[in-house]
Amino acid sequence: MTKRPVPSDSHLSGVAIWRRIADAIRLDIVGGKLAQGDRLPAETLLAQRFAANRHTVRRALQALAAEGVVRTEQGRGSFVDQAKRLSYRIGKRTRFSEGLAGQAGALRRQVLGSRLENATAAVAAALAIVPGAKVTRLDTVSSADGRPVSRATTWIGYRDFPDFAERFAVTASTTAVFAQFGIADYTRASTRISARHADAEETALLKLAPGAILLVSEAVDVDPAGRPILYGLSRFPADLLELVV
Amino acid sequence: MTKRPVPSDSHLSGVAIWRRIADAIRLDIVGGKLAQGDRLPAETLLAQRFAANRHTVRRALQALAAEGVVRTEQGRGSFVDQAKRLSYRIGKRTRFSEGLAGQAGALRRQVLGSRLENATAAVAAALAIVPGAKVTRLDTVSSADGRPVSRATTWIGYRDFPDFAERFAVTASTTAVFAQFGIADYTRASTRISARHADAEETALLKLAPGAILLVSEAVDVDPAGRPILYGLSRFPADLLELVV
DNA sequence: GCCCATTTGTGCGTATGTATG
DNA sequence: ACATACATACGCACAAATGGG
Repeated sequence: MTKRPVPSDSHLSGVAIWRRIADAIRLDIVGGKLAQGDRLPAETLLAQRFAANRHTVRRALQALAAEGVVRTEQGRGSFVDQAKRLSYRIGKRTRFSEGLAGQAGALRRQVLGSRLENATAAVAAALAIVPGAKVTRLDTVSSADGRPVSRATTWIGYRDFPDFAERFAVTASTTAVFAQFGIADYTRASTRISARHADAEETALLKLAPGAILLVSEAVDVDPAGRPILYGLSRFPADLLELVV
Repeated sequence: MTKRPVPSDSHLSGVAIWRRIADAIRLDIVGGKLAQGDRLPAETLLAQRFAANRHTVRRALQALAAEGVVRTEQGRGSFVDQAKRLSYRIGKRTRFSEGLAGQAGALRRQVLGSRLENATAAVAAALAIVPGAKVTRLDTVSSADGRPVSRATTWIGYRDFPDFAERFAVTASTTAVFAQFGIADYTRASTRISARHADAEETALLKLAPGAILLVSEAVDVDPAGRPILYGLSRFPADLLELVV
C-alpha cells in the first residue's frame, strides 16, 4: 500500500488536478495577488496548499511556463513572468475599436470569411426577422499585439443591409458600413455572457491549449429607433481578458 | 497496432475528451438547438461528429444523465430531459432579489458567516479606502428552487457602516440595511466578468462536479453621490446560468 | 409470432495519461 | 528515476431492447 493515488477528486471531474492548480496560480497572477517578478511559494508549499503531490504541482508549473506566465529556475524558484489580464469594455456604445483602447498596441481584425445563410431560430429571434430569412454571416478573429483575443461571428439581415460583407471588406468598420446605410449611430440592446470550454476550431484559431475556458458574449445592436440590426457571438479566452460592464 | 489512442489532444489539455463532449452537448441543449424531449443523435453518430470512440461519447452521456440534462433508454436513444439555462440580470440597479425574478420559484440566500477583516489591496481599491482599513466581510450562498446558484463574498467599509453584518442578519436585505444608514438608493458602478474553474470549496458549496466552470462577477455599488459602498465577488456555475447585461 | 435494422448496454484487451510515494 | 494504482480513450465483438414490416 502507501501508493494509492486518491481518486476522490479527479475521477468525477474530467479535469486534471494539475490543470486546476495551473488555473488557480494563473488566477493569482492575473488577479494581481502576485506581481511580475514575484517569486512563487516553493513547490512543496504549493503541494501542501493544493493538497497534491509535488509532481502534480510541477506539472502545473510546466504548463504555466509553456504559456509564458511563469519561469522556473533551478535552485532559485519559480517567478511571475507575465502579469495582467486585459479588460474588454462593454457598454451601450460598444465598438470593436474602443473595447481594448489604451491597453494594447496593435489591434487587428481579420476576416476569416463571409457568406449568406438562412437565419436559424436563434439568429432570427435576435434580429426580429422570420426564421429562414437571408442573413449575412461574418466570421472574424481579432488580435492585440499579434495575440488572438477574440473569435467573433456576426449576423446581419440581408434584406435591410445587402452587400454588407462586400462593404465591410472595404472599410473594415462596422460603424462605417452602417453609416453608408443611413444609420449614423447604433447602440447595444443586450449582452448575454456565458462561459464554456473551447472547441477544436476555437482552440486552433485563438492559439489556445485544448480545454481552455472561453467567455462567450451574445450581443444585439439596435438602431436609434430600437430595431435590431446586428447579432454577434464573440468568444474570448478567459485567461487573457475579462469583460467590464 | 491499430489500437493506439491518439494522445495529440488530451495530453496537452488536462481536460478529458468526454467532458468536452458533455459540455458541447449541454451547450446545444441550453442554447436551444435541442429542445426538451428531443432525441439526440445516435451514439455512433455523435462519436463520428466528435471524432471520438463510442465509449467516450457514452461516458459524456452518463455525465449529462447524472446532471439530469439527458435521459438514455436502451434501444430507443438519448433524450433531452431538462432544458434551459437561467439568466441573471445585471444592470444599474442590480438587486439580489430581482436578478432571477420570474425564472425560478423559491429564492433563498444563506449566510455562511461574517467577520471583520483588514482590507486587502483589491478590496481597498474597489471601496476607495486605505489598504488595511477595517471592512465587514459577508459570505453567502444563494439557491433557486433548492439548487445553489451563486457563491458570493461581499465587503463593506466598517467606518461608514458599522454593524452591517448584524443588521443584515435581521433583515436579510442589503437594500434595507443601507436604507437604515440613510442610503435610499444605490447603483452598480462597474461589473467585471471573468471565468475559471471552480476550486474545492466552491465545488462543495455549489454542489458541482469538480472542474466545473464558474462565471465570476466583481461588482462595485455606489451611493447616489457616487461613493463606493459595497464590493462584491459572485461566482455562478456557468452550466446553470448566464449573465445578461 | 418472426425477422430485421437501429440503438443502447456490456465485456475484453491494450495503450497512454494522471497522480502518488 | 522507478514503481504502483487508477482514469482515460481506443477498437472490436456481442448481447439486449425497441419499433416497424
